[in-house]
Amino acid sequence: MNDSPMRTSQTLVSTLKETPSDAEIVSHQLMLRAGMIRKLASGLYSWLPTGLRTLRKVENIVREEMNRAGAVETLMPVVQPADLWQETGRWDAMGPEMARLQDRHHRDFVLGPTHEEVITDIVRDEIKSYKQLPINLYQIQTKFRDERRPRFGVMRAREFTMKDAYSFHLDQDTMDATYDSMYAAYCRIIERMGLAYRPVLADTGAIGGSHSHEFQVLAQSGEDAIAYSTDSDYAANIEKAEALALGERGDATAEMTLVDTPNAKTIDELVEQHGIAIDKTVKTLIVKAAEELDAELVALMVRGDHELNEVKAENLPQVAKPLQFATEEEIRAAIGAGPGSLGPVDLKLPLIIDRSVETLNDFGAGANVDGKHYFNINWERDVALPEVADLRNVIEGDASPCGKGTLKIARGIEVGHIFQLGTKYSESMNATVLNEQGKATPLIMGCYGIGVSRIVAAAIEQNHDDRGIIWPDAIAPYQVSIIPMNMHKSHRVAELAEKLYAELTAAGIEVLFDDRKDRPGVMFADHELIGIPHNIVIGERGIDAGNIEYKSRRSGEKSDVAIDDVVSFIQQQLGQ
RNA sequence: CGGUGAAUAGCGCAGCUUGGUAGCGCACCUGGUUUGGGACCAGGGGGUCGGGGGUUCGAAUCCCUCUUCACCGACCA
Repeated sequence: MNDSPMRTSQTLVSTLKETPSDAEIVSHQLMLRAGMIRKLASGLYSWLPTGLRTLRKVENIVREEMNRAGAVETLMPVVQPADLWQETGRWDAMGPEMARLQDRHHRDFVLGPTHEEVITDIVRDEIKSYKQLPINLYQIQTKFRDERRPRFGVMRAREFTMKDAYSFHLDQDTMDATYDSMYAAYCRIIERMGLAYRPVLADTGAIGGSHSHEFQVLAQSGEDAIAYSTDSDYAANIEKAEALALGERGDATAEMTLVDTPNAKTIDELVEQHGIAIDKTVKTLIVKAAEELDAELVALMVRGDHELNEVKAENLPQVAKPLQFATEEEIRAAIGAGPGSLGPVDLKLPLIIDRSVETLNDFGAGANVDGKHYFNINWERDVALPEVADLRNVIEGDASPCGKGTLKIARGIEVGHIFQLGTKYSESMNATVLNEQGKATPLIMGCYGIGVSRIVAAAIEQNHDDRGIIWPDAIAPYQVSIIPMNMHKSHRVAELAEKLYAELTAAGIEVLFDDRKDRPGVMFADHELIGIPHNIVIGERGIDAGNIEYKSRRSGEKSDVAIDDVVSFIQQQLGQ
């Protein structure tokens, strides 16, 4: 990467003192301020020289580790013909998130949000025999997804860079082996970039398939919640984390009573006004039913202090996908009472309760009459026990589903996701190979994505202070800064700066040489904002003592280094 | 897609209530003085006030309309 100018006078530094008002999170603010990116339109960003250097470093680490894991690089078009998407049914399934366009002959195309169709098309044409399997093909390419709400800069942009890999197998054993090697490669990639992360079990989503892990970079601003065990390696996206039942149900100790609760429309009000414990209340949520069900609506129940897990709810066969909550009018029409007064007693809808509701005794719930609740409800005695399912989000302190330890919750940024896809695409696109018996067999497929541009933002979320970015060495746009004090007035400073710049560059080190005619404070502030990890400050007074000053961006520590030792000192700092 | 809000110089903003032809800070250019932590003085360039229409002698300002952007929510292989 030593081929582009590395003098501030010849590149675009483009730092900003003020934070653009539409940047919400730290990484977005700092990427704008450090001159890494500029917005062209909503969800569309240009990468300026500094940002591109980091983006390329991330790409190269990904590329090296993919190659090392035996994957082979390809490059597929961003623009893809509609007929491929019609083959898999996703032309209709994808919705407006997928951008569509027509060429001059009025033929339909899409801006590729992903490349399963294209890769499967290649493989069905090129791979005919089991002897060519398994194979793992990847690319680092621009994707376009017309997000409803792009936000957080490149974290959730419409156009973004992704590494996507697709593996093809004759049998599940090699599928599993490749999956495991991708899992290991993803761990190495994120570790090499110096980021704290967790691999977590993930919901497979609409794409289906058996196995799926996400790789979550830990950050307070993360959009995903992840649950992990205090005593084991268990970690899962909260969407997926199983909530176990909470012990055994106690015996009924009191008669069920109907209570007037005219002012209690919410669980909080019920608890406050009637002195009932929140973990002895239930929330009844009414959602649209799946089409094949007789009923229009389905009732779901979780404990008052718990939250419905929408992914789990949506995965129930009785529930419409995507999950839709019933409106108040629909609820009144079906039950005769409003949302604040619903409960299991005399409910005329199919009901599914959470495991922690099954174990309740003497609990309170709406009476399906406005302004009234039943207290001391007990299953079987007062109401038949309905179907039980895992419906809620786990909370901190829950027992870990792995059996060891309790759960803690952290926030993460999803930077990678690996899936086993089975034969979904190969069957719909008729991608088969001949097996040892000469019989056509559909390919088993795996898919592995890394958000390359998102990693850049995630790294900043995890590595910054109030002065700017603090890059890990591996993905810093430059490894070293040379910051000369008043170079334009001092021949000695200028000569030494030029000399060290030449020596470090010759040693293969990426140096940003600040040869601007600016005051020291301006330079310090810019280099700290950009986040270059190692800084060399050259001044008259150091030269008199035969030294330069070295400063670490991360620790802030300063030390004097003899001029003759600078290259080896820096190499040592870089771990070379 | 629903709710809320915004659009005035590259960035951050004021001006709008009460109409009179646009201003501040940063950034930029010139000259000078400065020079180990975002300097100072003097001078200067840059705006069809998001677009269109209307009211008016006159519109950044009032009215209508379109567009774009942001925030909250829903959504997210």
